[in-house]
Amino acid sequence: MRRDIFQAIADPTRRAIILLIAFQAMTPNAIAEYFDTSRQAVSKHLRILSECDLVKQEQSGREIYYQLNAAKMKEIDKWLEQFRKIWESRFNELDKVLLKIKNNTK
Amino acid sequence: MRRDIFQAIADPTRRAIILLIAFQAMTPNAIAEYFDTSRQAVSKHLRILSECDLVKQEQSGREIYYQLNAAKMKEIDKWLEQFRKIWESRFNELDKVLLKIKNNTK
DNA sequence: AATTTTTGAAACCAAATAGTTGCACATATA
DNA sequence: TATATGTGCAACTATTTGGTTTCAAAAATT
Repeated sequence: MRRDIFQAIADPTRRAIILLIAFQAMTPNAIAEYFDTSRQAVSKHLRILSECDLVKQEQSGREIYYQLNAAKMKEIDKWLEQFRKIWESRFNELDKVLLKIKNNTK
Repeated sequence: MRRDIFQAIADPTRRAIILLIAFQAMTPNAIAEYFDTSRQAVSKHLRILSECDLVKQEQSGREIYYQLNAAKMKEIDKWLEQFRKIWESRFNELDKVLLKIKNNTK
């Protein structure tokens, strides 16, 4: 059961959880109130997020506060980096122009 | 069968395909040579990438050239944007300090 | 015209996924 | 001490996923 960060953010509920606990630590119970699924389902999502180090936990008595580990999100940004130069330099448009020229001259 | 861009990049093979066709358009057959799966499996991946507009197709005779639609990748970047300020401002570290202060004073 | 090549789609299958319910355990409260 | 609360885990289930094999269609080649 390999977990990576891309698989973690694939699920829409998990993305919503990530956003919810980005700025403020929350308990599983509190998080579950925002969704129409069971607390246990949220707990499973938190486990998956924990497994790939996307959240931090802070125990306080019997409560556990979860918060996003924003630093980990940089990994997605890092992966995206290699494509950024393409969309920023408008490679796509240039590509179309070149293709058009090629078709006209043959 | 809802497809979104986050689900599309969740699969490691699809991420490899994306990278492969980022700078150069390729046919399904050519792409399949890079992986130890069948051409049909690659075809299915391309279909999924097409469904969420992550690739562009260019027919040339009986061959179809697939290339990454880099502009679409911006959507991931856009989603990441809301977290970037957290990891850049070192919110996490600040958070820990505040918590430590709180614990010391109580 | 017959054959080969390139491709997508359908049918099927094993594994993974996201949810549920039911439990056990630790901590707080009466 | 007895009870209530907050949590994670295991077992089960329906659905989705990613792969395969098989087939059909269109374009190129013989």
